[in-house]
Amino acid sequence: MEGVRRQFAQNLRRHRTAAGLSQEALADICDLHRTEISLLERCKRSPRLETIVILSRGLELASPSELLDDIA
Amino acid sequence: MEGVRRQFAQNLRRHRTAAGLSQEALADICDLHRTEISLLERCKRSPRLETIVILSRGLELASPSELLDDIA
DNA sequence: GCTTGATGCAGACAAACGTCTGTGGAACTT
DNA sequence: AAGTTCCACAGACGTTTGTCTGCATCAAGC
Repeated sequence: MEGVRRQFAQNLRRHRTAAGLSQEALADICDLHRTEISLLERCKRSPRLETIVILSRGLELASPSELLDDIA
Repeated sequence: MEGVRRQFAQNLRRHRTAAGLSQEALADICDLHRTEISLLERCKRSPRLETIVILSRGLELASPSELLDDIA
């Protein structure tokens, strides 16, 4: 259950940086708060399903499941 | 954001019934409460990431992203 | 009829998520 | 040296998830 957050955090950061977005820029696009992105990337939170979907849309991913890559 | 819950609820129920499990049986396997399964399948809740993973394991799915099928 | 299993539903509660605000530090620019 | 950008981090707060309990309903079965 610990690795789940770590892998999600990695996936989020990887897709965010690949998109060339700062934490705050992504937060603005997703209408989330900048601290939430920070907490997620530092494994301090487990996002809700709706947040996962919001993030995947903000990152323009084909599917929200891309944020779950390599999660057992 | 409304359809997200509906699609997840459908996916959850589909996989649960395919596994031949009652809501209560799945809840026991996953160490969740039976009312939580009921709430999720009736679109009253959005699960956390950790809950999605727990459910996918209880259902013996290859990947938790199977519960996100057809979610935009 | 009666019981048993499965589900819906409601109220109350603790724990966690997400927001808001502010502080501080590192790196880079001018 | 000053300013900007990006990020880590903390405290407080409202909202939502997840738990627990109990009750009601419905179908299947003896």
